[in-house]
Amino acid sequence: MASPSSSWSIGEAAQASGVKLETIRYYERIDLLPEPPRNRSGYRVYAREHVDRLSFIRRARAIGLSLDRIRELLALSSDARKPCASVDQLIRDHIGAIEQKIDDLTRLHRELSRLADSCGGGDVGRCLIVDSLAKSDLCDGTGDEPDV
Amino acid sequence: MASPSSSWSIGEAAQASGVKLETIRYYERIDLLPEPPRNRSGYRVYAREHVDRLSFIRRARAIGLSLDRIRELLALSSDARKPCASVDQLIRDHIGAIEQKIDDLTRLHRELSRLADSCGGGDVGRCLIVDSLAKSDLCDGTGDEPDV
DNA sequence: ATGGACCCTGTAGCCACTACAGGGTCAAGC
DNA sequence: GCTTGACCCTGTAGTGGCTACAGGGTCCAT
Repeated sequence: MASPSSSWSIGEAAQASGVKLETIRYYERIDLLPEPPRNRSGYRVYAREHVDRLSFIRRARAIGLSLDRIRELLALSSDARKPCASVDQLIRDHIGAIEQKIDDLTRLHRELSRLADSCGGGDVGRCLIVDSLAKSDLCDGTGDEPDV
Repeated sequence: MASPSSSWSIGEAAQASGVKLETIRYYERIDLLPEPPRNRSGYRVYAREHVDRLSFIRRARAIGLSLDRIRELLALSSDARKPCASVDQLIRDHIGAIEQKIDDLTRLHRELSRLADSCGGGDVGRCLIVDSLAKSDLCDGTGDEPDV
């Protein structure tokens, strides 16, 4: 295989971008990463643009963007002359979602701490934690389940 | 179908417990809820214990416990004479996980706010947000992707 | 008898991967 | 020349926790 300075095998691209090998193939399958050319054995041969795109995706994932949002972001940033406003909006929306999540978790944390402190250390039959889950309206009607 | 005061159809059980009908069948399939008896038409007929268990599961989901943790919790609370310590520990572990999550999201929020404020409103070619995702080591090495 | 509300089973889809199984390719070392 | 092991390929199935059908059966009121 050619030198990593201009072309990469899938393993090298994984190493260089920080995206796992299987994930790279997955991204190709869902058309998030363009199909690279192949060498005569059918091995994928990546160019710098592929590796850059993979790094971009990894960083965007690291800040919690969904693959669909990342797709959007990649489309937006493909034309350097487009105004930055949509990108900015996308990120601000995401920040809003994060704030919401923090709020939800903070509320939950408060409630659970209260619950845990109420445990007197007896046995399960009189456990206030179990009691609350069994009978109380703890957390009822607060909407979606949090994914902790 | 018999009176809801002592037996419930799946729809009634859904209503009474707040767990959706399809989800009830799913819980049965994964052995989280015992199979109820059937009437002569093959309809499921639930008793109070089923509805109670479903409510318990719903509340435990609402505080973010996984179905596996809930399974554990149900096993622990099945014998009223067992000590409450394991239940307490399970909840405290969960609180720890929530704290971790809040910390992660708070850090992320700080970083993203900084990023968003850096956007000068030009075009994408000079967008600092796109730049950061493309080149910086923003959020690198912070571990898992957050699920916002 | 007919309509609509309810119930049944089984399967496929969601997200973002991850983990195989079962093979092919290639370079180094003996 | 032959083996070993690292790498690559495809395709499929699994994860969690549901949700959404398709294609039926049942039941009760009108």
